[in-house]
Amino acid sequence: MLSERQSKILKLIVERYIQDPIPVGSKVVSKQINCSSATVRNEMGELEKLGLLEKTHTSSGRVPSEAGYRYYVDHLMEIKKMNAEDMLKLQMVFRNQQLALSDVITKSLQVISDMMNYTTVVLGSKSHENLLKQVEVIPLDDENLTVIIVTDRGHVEHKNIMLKDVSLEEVKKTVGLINNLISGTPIDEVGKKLEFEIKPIIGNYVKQHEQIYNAFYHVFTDFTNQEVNIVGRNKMLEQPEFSNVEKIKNVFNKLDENEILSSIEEDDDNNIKVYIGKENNIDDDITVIQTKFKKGNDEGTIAIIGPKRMEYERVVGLLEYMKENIER
Amino acid sequence: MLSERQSKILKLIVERYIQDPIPVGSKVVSKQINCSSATVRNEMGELEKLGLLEKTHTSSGRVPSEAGYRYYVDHLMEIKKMNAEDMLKLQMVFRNQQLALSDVITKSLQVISDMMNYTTVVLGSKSHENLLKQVEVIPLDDENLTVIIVTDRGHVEHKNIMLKDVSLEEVKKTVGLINNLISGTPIDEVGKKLEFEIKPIIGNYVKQHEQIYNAFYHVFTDFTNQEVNIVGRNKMLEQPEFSNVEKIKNVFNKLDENEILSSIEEDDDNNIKVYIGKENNIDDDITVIQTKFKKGNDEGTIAIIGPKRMEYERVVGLLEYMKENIER
DNA sequence: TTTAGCACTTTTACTTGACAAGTGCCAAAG
DNA sequence: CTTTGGCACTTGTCAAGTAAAAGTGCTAAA
Repeated sequence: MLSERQSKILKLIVERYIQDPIPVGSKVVSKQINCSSATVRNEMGELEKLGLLEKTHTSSGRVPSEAGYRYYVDHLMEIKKMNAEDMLKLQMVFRNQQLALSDVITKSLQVISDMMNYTTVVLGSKSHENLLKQVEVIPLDDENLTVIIVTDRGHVEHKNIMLKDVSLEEVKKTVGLINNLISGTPIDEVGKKLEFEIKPIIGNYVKQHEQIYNAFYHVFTDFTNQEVNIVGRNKMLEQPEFSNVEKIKNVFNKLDENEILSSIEEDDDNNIKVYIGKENNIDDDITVIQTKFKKGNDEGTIAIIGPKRMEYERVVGLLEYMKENIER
Repeated sequence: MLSERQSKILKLIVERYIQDPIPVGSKVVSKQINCSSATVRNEMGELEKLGLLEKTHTSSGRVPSEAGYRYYVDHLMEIKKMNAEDMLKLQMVFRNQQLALSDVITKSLQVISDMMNYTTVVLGSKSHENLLKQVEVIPLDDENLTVIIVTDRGHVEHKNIMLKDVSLEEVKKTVGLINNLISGTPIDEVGKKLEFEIKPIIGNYVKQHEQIYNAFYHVFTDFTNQEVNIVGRNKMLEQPEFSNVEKIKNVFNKLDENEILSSIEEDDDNNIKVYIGKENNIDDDITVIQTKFKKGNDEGTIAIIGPKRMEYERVVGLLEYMKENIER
């Protein structure tokens, strides 16, 4: 356990470094605290032995280590209530009735991204949690038609397909069957049901059933596993830790691989989670702060991605506010 | 007009610089051409006076100027046929029947982006060219429903909206009216028609018409003006000219502003166009090579974005091939 | 336990010199 | 008139060296 003074020093260093990413020396700290720089140096040495601080070279000031940030988040930070101005901006979005929840969330994350200069992410529910609500087919011309799939959570996806020498009637028959027999099925099980329940039936009395079956089969198996919405991707570039291209490349590539992002929301519980550096799968130099939300039928995860020296106090406060407002 | 030798020298310099971005000296050139380095130096001086070459400092080798690239593209380059291997990769995509055109294009641009390390863009037709085909409404629960808009070109967009205390019947009535009265209208005129043709009617015999009208009005006015699909955005980061963050920031931000991209396809005719450096609106250090395509009802633009020292011969050949295959 | 003081380390910003690459121009050769 | 060899000159790059600034660790005294 840290002494009171050690806590004070660690907190000071972390916050100063978050505000301005240059190593913090004993002199600066001693001014903020009632003792000499020598005393601070001793304490800093202690904190370094505990693994909470690091030096960039033998005679540099100190920088928080990953464990240091962890300790800060777990024990030292005081979550900030949002200021009135920021709150107002978000209220503008929340006030807007008529917007569906997912649009409200995306819009407010846009606002947050601009206001904090961090990247944000919304993850929808996964495909096994989405039930097929309805399939619609809309002919575009002789050969082309649009297939639209709607899930119970309002996730809509469409695909244009080309069917040659197939009559619209036959297609509509098939769609009718699908809607009658397998709506209510989790999306990722539709493929199977299509094969074992629909295919045998249409085999008998739908002409060109092979072609139609294939088309629908692909539409469903190509269905996005999880809606992932990244807002303010370029904000990452504002952070000084991403001034070299290799770093940027890594992070951007990771953001594009949805699997990585999905790994974000593996935890079950409902709290705000902070994943610092190695604790996340994206990059050692970033922190992910996230929380699940759930409102009625709708659920998902929102996350804020920034450098390790993120403004934890503000971000956590912000997410608390978001969560509260979404679920209310 | 350039002498034959000057042309040869310019071509050599451009191509060498494209392959490897270091200034080209007279010695290297003289080896490839049948004369001494001194002669080459004289000619290079001449080409510099003409504004086709530049020096990075008084005693460096030469680098093509923007005009130099322009001249190269207009007069010197010999468009390359695709090699068998690349052709095969693309054929794999084109062969796939059942895929709608837009999917074929996106998939093949993905292939191209990987194979060339450039960013690619597909622009769909603009909203004034898209006619409303059909509106569908699918209820999700008591309060939420999904509105789906389909255009004649198969552009589908949906929006979830929340309507409190409105019966589904009323909504369906309205949708029926829209489909009967204004399908066939260019999307960006739907708002107006909604106001002057639908609103007065539903005003009379639809309860809650105000709320319903507003919801639909917004769904249509929020309709994306033009589908923009950027493929391989991160490939930009592979190019040495984008090794500094400011550059990256600028280009990425521009890519996100769709207006800029739309300005890409201002030209009317049907040829392959090359916009080098200042000739495009994105960034002085990049080149955009683009072409319109048109197949039946469907049309749009595909573009390849890379550094100014782009492999013009290959890219143009590739676009020719793409265009041909799309339109066939 | 705290603090003043000092030797020591490292980074950063400049300078210096040597070398390589390349130019422009002149005078001679073709 | 064109081409070429030769040479003086310019600039960038790299490595080494220097001086100043920031900060540490340790010791000895308060």
